[in-house]
Amino acid sequence: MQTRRYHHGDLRAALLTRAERTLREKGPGALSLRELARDLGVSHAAPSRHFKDKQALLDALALAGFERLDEALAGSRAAGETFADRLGGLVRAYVDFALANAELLDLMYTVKHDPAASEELITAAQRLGAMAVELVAEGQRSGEVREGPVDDIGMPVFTTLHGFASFAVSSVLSAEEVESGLDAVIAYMVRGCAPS
Amino acid sequence: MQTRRYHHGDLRAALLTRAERTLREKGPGALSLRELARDLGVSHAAPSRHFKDKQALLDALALAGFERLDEALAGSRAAGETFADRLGGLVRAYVDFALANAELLDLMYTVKHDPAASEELITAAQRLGAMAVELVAEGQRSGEVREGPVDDIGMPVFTTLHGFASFAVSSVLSAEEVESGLDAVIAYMVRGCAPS
DNA sequence: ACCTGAACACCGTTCAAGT
DNA sequence: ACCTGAACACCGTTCAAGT
Repeated sequence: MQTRRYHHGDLRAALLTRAERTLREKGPGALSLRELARDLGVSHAAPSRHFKDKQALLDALALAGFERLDEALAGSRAAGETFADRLGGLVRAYVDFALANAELLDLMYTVKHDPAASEELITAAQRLGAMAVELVAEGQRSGEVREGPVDDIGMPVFTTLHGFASFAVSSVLSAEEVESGLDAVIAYMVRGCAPS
Repeated sequence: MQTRRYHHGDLRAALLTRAERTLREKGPGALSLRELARDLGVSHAAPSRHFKDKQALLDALALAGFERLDEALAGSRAAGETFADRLGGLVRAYVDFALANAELLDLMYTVKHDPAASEELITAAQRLGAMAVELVAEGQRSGEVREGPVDDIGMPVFTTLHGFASFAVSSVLSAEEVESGLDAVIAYMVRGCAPS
């Protein structure tokens, strides 16, 4: 029998860690503040000191997800000689994150009904998009990407990236189809539909 | 004071209609079986005759959404002389549906934690993808789309379509950015990133 | 066949009170 | 500053009973 510990300031972090574990193992429907509190050995009212309501905890979880995805994508950009290689690395990293964090990615992009509250999350997503735009800008400088407003190419690239990962997450594409489709997606991002 | 009506078999339909309205007006968090029953003037236990649990109602709602999106996309395919025109019509129709049914589209692609239960929904999404693949196949026959396995081009096209709509729905792109970005997305789907 | 009413075991949120 | 315990108004689900 352990004495009741005070969570000396780390309850907030403990709630987030535990919440992500529950999200992964039991799905978003099973996420309850009271159960979280029970799991961590605090009273059911304790979480409210750190998150004003359940949505605030979900938002914090989503934001942490964006930060980790950001790091994963930034790390993927070093490798690759050509534009297509670097693009492939970005897609690979995004898809890997999606497969390893399906429920979390879903949460990150879930429609919040209060638009003001999710401003921070939208900014985080746009920061991700900026990485795709930056990659395209590099490609333009090296002549591997066609001329034109960089957003006109970078935004659709990010869109394809996200759509592919989203289909992986929602099982529209099976894990095998994701693996075998990766090269086709990259080729399409580079060449589009049109004949050479 | 109206006498308590029996819903002579249409309670199921009434629940779905009302649920979609609540989803649209108050968001998914506000969707409660008990409130739905109250709104329709039946006891809180009545819905269980028609949906075994809340998830079953959500699944039925999502499935109805796929059917309507299916019709909207099928209707969009008549118009357009060139491949690019028909592709544009498809994107336009998908985006219009997304903007008009944001919460519903989100629900349609939300990760279900029970993979078996959502088999029907996955099939519905794949039927949508088949429309993109068919469009690409037509383009190949007319020589407007490059050679190669049709899925290698059709799947990424559907991916871009969905990713763009998904960003519209989750406010990563504002309504204005969606409008002004449409042409860029279509051009990218046709030409990709590479120089001509 | 379809619905009611009561019951059960949960929720999220708030707030005085404790340490 | 941080947490507890009780209270409130809700849930989803089940099941005997009614029509």
